[in-house]
Amino acid sequence: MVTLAEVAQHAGVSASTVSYVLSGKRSISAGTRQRVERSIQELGYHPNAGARALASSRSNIIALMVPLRTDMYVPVMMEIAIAVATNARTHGYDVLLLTGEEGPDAVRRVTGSGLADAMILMDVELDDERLPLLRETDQPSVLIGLPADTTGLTCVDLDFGATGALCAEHLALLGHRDIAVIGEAPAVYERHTGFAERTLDGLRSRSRELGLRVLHRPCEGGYDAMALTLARILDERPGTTGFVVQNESAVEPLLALLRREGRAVPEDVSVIAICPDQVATQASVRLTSVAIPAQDMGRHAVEHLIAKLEGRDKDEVVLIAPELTVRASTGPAPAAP
Amino acid sequence: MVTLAEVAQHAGVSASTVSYVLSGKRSISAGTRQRVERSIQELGYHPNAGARALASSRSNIIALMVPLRTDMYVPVMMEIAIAVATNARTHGYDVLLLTGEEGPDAVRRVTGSGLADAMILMDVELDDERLPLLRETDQPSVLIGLPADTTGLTCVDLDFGATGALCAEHLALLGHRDIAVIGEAPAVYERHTGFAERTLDGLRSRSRELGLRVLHRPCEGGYDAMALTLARILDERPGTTGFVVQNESAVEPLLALLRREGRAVPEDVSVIAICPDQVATQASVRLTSVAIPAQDMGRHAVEHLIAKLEGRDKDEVVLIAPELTVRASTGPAPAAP
DNA sequence: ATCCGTTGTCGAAGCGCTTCGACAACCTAT
DNA sequence: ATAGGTTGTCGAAGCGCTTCGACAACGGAT
Repeated sequence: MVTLAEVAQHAGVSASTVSYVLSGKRSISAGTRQRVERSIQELGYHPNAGARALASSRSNIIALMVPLRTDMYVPVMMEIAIAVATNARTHGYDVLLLTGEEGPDAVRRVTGSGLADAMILMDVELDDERLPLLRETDQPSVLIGLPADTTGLTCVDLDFGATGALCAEHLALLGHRDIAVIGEAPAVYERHTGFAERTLDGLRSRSRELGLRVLHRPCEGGYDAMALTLARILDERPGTTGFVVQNESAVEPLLALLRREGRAVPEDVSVIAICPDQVATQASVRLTSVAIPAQDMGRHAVEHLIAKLEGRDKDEVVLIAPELTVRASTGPAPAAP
Repeated sequence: MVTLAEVAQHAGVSASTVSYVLSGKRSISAGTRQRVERSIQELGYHPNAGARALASSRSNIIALMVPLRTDMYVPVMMEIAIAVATNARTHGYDVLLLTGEEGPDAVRRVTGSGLADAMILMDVELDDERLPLLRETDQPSVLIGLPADTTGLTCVDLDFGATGALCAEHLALLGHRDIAVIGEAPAVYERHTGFAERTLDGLRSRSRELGLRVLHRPCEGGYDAMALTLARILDERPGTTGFVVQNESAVEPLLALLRREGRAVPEDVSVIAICPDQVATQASVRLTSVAIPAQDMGRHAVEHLIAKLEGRDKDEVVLIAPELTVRASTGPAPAAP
């Protein structure tokens, strides 16, 4: 293991000089800098992370808390996690992966031990028990998701309210009048993760303005659950011609069931999905969709966190504007019979 | 920030005593231990990670390199990552998330800086460029996946050879004679990740013994690609009655296409998928499948790594035995016309 | 009573780095 | 020629912990 001192000796300078070459916190003559850099190269020197953390009280690590559950939107979570890791690296940070298992204790542990300089929390619940802790430490943090009370917090999320509104507008514009929302599993609503409710609120209020009738049904996903849900919807509102699906695992079942029912997409009914682009393009019908911008969310989270670490930037809520991509699953409402 | 020294003072003992209470490396009288533990509680002490790492030259961190790609088996990757993180915690380790982006440099950086005590590499290629580095450092590591040359390495993977054989046996037992393998995208084969080839080898050699005829076709996944692939298979071998699918995103398209062709599953054709259980149970037909045991893989990887860190355990290749679960997509081959 | 082996505690060194103040050496303005 | 300001480098302190050797205190064996 090569140390700073060895590099210093090899380059014929003092340890502090090497340190300043590395950090750039004091000016160094071009000659000295080059000699030091050559020595670093030749010896294959890597600064020791622990020593650095101890001396500077900064670990250059960002903690990322991911949900333990793997029941929902896993690819999105993964994409966010990878985006966080990649973006963090470009700012010189590494990412520590924490699962939700430890719960609030993980926040205490990481904050207390100086393991990480900052945290990113995913899958935030409306009344998340980690939030009080976060507020009382001075550890910078960013949430991905939106709790009920955002005072003193920085949050990044897709604007699900606007997403719902966008779906309503698109269907209204095509002449649909009766639409159904197929939502996440009931467990998701009970967990109060917020995004599902916000989508629904946005969709409902815009629908009211546009004169759309909305029926909302949570759905477990999978074929059997979807079959039941669809039957109930069509039973209650036979005239339903527009569907908004916010549940990855209900998308394909819905399409299959509509096909089986003899309802053509998009001739008889239109379907909008709220899902990653990959799902929308790989489905059996190329789906009109509002994408979940996982990459953007990860990037924004990191950038705001870095800003906070550097003392710029104050708390704020960043809502990413939704974008609706029209594909082959939506079309004009059929003429009333 | 509470320090060891403060705890020591509060408890009326020396710093080293507190340290020994924490580590248990020397015997401490019951009374002293209790006083120290109370002080720790009262002051809310958390050992400083950097100082600890510096003094002990052990960071208690395991680095996990995940692939940057999100084009394949993402849920599996995520599940493994989470299993790794969870299991690592039970052994007192945290997990550092590295993406493949840095490539071999990440190995150098982590090893050199003492950031992590050990590494787990996912998505290992047959001739992975990170392997030489791994072999020449004394950093303990475990691969998830199997490279061409495993000397001096510890690897954990599903036994894909046995998986292939198992599929062949199941279909043969049901009386099928002509079977087709729908594989991963050509890119996966070109990348030489190995698992796809191993499955095929296992399946082919067992098929030879059992008198099965095998046709193998890579497939991009998605409806269009699958339609083309299926058409080619049925054109070339109209008598094909068994399918083995090793490609998550081809499963549902295949089922839909078979339905459209009027071939009933499992009456006319049988389908076995090699995929996570969740996919198998949520598909439009409950699929007979060989599960990809993500949890087990993560757990094994961590346990072997810990064993190596503690000086037990030598290098070895751990192949997890595949398990075939019979569901509703396989049945007796139809009587020959 | 003496010696030896345990057991429990302490002091001090040191892990490899950052950072502060000090200070030559030089340049520029008087 | 001198004062004052830069610029580049160094030495030393110290971050909070682990760990080694030392050693008092005590018990049991002789």
